[in-house]
Amino acid sequence: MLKRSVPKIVDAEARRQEVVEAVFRIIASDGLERASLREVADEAGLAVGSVRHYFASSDELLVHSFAVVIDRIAKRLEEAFAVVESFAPGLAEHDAAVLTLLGQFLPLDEELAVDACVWMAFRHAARIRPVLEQEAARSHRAVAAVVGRLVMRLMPDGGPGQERLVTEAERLLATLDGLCMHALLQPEWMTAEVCRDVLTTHLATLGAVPSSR
Amino acid sequence: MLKRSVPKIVDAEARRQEVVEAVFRIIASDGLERASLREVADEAGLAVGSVRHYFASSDELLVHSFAVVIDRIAKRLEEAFAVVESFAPGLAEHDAAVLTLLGQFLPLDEELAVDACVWMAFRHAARIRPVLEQEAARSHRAVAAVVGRLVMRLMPDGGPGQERLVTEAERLLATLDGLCMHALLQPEWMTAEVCRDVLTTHLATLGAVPSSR
DNA sequence: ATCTTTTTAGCACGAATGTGCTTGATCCGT
DNA sequence: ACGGATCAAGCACATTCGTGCTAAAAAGAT
Repeated sequence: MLKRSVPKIVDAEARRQEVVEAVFRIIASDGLERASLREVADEAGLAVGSVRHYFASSDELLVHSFAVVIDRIAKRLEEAFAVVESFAPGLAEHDAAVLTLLGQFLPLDEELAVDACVWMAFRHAARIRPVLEQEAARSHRAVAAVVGRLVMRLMPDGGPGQERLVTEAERLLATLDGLCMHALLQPEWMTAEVCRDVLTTHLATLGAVPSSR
Repeated sequence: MLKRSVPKIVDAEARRQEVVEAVFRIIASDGLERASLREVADEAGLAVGSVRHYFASSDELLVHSFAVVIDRIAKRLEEAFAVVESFAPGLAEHDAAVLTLLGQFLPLDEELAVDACVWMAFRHAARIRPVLEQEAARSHRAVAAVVGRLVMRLMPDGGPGQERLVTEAERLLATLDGLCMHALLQPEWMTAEVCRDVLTTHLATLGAVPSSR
C-alpha cells in the first residue's frame, strides 16, 4: 500500500495528454461517435488496455478530454482579454485586440479548428449524455463570463442597465457560436473575411442601439 | 414487372411518415446516434424488417428524415415570410410578423423544439457523413434564401451594396443559429424573453449601422 | 539479483448494430 | 377460388463496442 517509489508520474500525465490529443484528432476528423477506445488507442499508437490503464473508463476519457478543451479555450480567451485590457477603449489597437479575442472562437487556423470541432461536438453530446453535463455548464459559464466582461467594457458608458447587458452578452455569444457553427459546417460559404465583416458590424452595433422599447 | 394494381401506395407513404416521426422523437430525446433501426422500429411499434421494407437501408431512412425536417422548416419559413410581405415595411404588424418569422428558428414550443433538435443533429452529422452532405447543402441554401430576402426587405433603401447585404444576411443567420443552439443546449440560461430581446435588438441594428470602414 | 510497482498488451464475454435472406400473412384483380 | 404482389416479422451473420480479467514486460528500490 505504501508508495515508496515515484517512478513515472510525470510521464503518466504526459501520456494522458497524448491520448487526449488522439481523441481530439479523431473527433475533428471522424466525429465523436468514432472516438471509441479502440480507435483512440490506434490513433495514439497504444493498445486498448494501455489507454484503459490511464483512464478508468471510456466516459472518464471523454469527460477529461472535454475538460481539457474547455481549459484550452478559456486560457486563450483570458489571455486575449488581458491584451484587450492593456489598451484604452477607443484606440485602434483596442479594437484590433477585441477582434483578435473574438477570433479565438472561430476555426481560423488548424489548431483553432480542431478545438472548435471538439468543443461543438462535446457541447452537443452533453445535451444527451449526463456525464458531460457538468463540464458543459462550466464551459458555458467560463465563456459567458469573458463575453460579459467584454460587453461591459464595450458598451457606451452610463450604465445601460443590467437587462440590456445580459441581452447584449447573449447576442454576441449567439453570433459567435453561430459563426463558429457555419464556419465548421459550411466552410465553402463562409470565408474568414465574412467572419471578420460580421464581427466588425456587430461591434459597431454594440454602442449605438436606438432604444427599441 | 407491370404494376396493374394500386393497392396501398397512399398507406405506404403514410407509414413512411410515421417511421420518420419515430426517428424525430428518438433524435430529440436520445440523439441521432440512438436512431438505429431497432430503436426506430420499437418507437414506431413495428418490426425491424417492416421498417426495412419501407426504407432500403438505415442511410436512406436518415437521409429521408433529414429531407422531411428541412421541408417542414422551409415551409414554415415561406409561410411566415408571406405574412411579412403582406404588410408594408414600417408598420407594427410588419415588425411583429418579422419576429414571428425569426421565431420559427427557435424551439419555442414542443413541435419547434423537436424540429430544431433534429435539424441541428443532422446538420452536425453531415459534417462527417457524406450521405447527408447534399441535404445539408440544400438546407443551407433554403434558409439562406429566406433570410437574404428578409434582410433585403429590412435594410434601409438606397441599395446598401451587395457585400453589406451578404454580411448582414450571414450576421442574422449566425445570430439565429446561435440562439437556437443556446436554447437547445443551455435552456436554463436562455428564456424565450431573452431570445425575443436579442432578436429585437438585432433588428434595430439592421437599419442604423454607422459605416465602419 | 530479487522484489514490488508500474506499464503494456491481450483475451473473452455480453450487448448492440446493419444487412441479406427467408417465411407467413394480407389484399386485390382476375 | 386462385394467383401474384405487397406487407409484416424474424433469423443469422459479421462488426463494433465497453469492460472485467489475466499476464507478460519494464523499471526502480533494496
